[in-house]
Amino acid sequence: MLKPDLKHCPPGDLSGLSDEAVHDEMTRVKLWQNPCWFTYRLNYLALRYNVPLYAWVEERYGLSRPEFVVIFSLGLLDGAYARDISASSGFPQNTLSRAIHKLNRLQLISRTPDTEDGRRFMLSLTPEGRALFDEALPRFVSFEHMMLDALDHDEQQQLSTLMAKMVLASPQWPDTLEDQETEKGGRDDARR
Amino acid sequence: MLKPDLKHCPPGDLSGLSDEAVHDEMTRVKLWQNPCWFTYRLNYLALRYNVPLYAWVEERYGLSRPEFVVIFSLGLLDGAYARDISASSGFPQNTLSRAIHKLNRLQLISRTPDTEDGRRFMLSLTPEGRALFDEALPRFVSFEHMMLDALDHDEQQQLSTLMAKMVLASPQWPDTLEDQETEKGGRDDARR
DNA sequence: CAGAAATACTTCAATTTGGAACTTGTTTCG
DNA sequence: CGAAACAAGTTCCAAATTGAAGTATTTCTG
Repeated sequence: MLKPDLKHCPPGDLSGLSDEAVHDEMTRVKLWQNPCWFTYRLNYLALRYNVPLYAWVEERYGLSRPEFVVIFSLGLLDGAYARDISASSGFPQNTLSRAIHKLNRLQLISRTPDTEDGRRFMLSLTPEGRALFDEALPRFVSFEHMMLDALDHDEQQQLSTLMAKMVLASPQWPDTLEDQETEKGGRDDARR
Repeated sequence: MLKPDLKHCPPGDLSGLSDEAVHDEMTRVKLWQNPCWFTYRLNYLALRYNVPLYAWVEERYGLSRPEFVVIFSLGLLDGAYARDISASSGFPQNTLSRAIHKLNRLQLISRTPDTEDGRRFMLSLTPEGRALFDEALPRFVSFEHMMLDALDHDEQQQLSTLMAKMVLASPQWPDTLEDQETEKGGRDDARR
C-alpha cells in the first residue's frame, strides 16, 4: 500500500526504490498519495533545504533568516532598497526593517538616504558583509548541488526549464482566493 | 541584462518570453542569475501557493496554518498521532499540540487515548472536520492545477518524476550542516 | 526485572512576528 | 498649484512561535 502512486509518480523511472524503511507512513501518504502531490513535494524539498542551512547561519553568524536574506539579496544585487528585498523574498517590510537596522548596527550593511527619493534608503554590503556573503554562499550552493545530484545533467536541465516555465506563468495566478472564481487571470503587482 | 541566464534557464524552451514588465529587478536576478536557482524557484513557487491558500483558510474558517495542517493531514490519513503530523509537516510538536487542542475544542477532530501506547492520542476527523476538509481540498487541488497548467501533460509527468527522484534521495541529505564535511551520507531519522 | 534511555505530549517563558496605524516624502490630477 | 492618493519605511502591540524544561509512559539493556 505504500509504493509510489502510479498517477503521480511513474513507476518506470523510479528504479523500484521503495520508501518503506525511510519515511513514516504519513509522510509517504503525503508524498505518494496526495492529490496535492506537487505542492507537498515543493514544500517538502524547500524545508529540507531551508532548515539545515538557516540553522547553520544562525549558529555560525547569529543571524536570523530575515537578516540573512538581506545579506543574500544584496550579495546578488547590491544597492537595492528594503522594498525590493521584501517583494523578492516575501517577508513583510517591518520584519526587514528590523533586520536592516540590526545589520547596519553590526556594520554588515550600509544604509544611505537615496538622493532621488527621500523616502528610500539605499542598502549596500560593507566589506565585512560581503565577506560574510562570500563565505556563506558556497554552503548554499553546495547543499543545493547535493540535492540536485539525485538527477543527471539532462534531468537538471529539464527541471530548470519546467520550473522556469511555471515561474514565468506565475504572474497570471491570483494573489488571493476570494476572487478565484469571479476574477479570471488577475494581472497585478505586489505578491503577498 | 535581464533575460533568463543561459546557464540556469535554457533559452530554447522559454519561447522568448521576457520577464521585464512583470517582476522587479531583484526578483529577476534571484530567478535568473542566482547560483541557487533551484532552491530560490522552489521557495518562490511554494510561497506563491501557500500565501493565497492559507490566507483563504484563515479568512474562511478562522484556522491558522498549523491548525489546518492537522485537518489536512488527518484528511489524508485518519487515525494518526501528533508525532506523525509533526514529522510530515515540519512543525514542532508544541505548536501542533496547541492546534490539536483548539481543533478538539471546536469539535473538528477527536482525540482519544491510544490503547497500545498510553503516551499517544489517536486523532480523527469528526464529521464536521471531514466536511471542512472535503470543502477545502478542491481549492487546494485546483490552485495547484492552475499552477501546473503552465506545463503540458507530459511535462507535468516529467516534473513529477524529477521531484520524486529528489525526494527519494533526500534521506541521504544531512539534517544539519555542522557535519556536512565530516560525515558523509548521514543515514538518520527525524528531520528537523 | 529494575534502572536508564527514549518517546509522546504538554506547559512555560522569552523571543519573534506581522497587521495596523503612523510619519515622511512623492506622485497624480483636477 | 494644492489636495488627495500613494509609497517607503518605522513603530507599536497583540498574537504566534518555539526552545527548554517537565510529566507520564514505554522500551531498552544489562
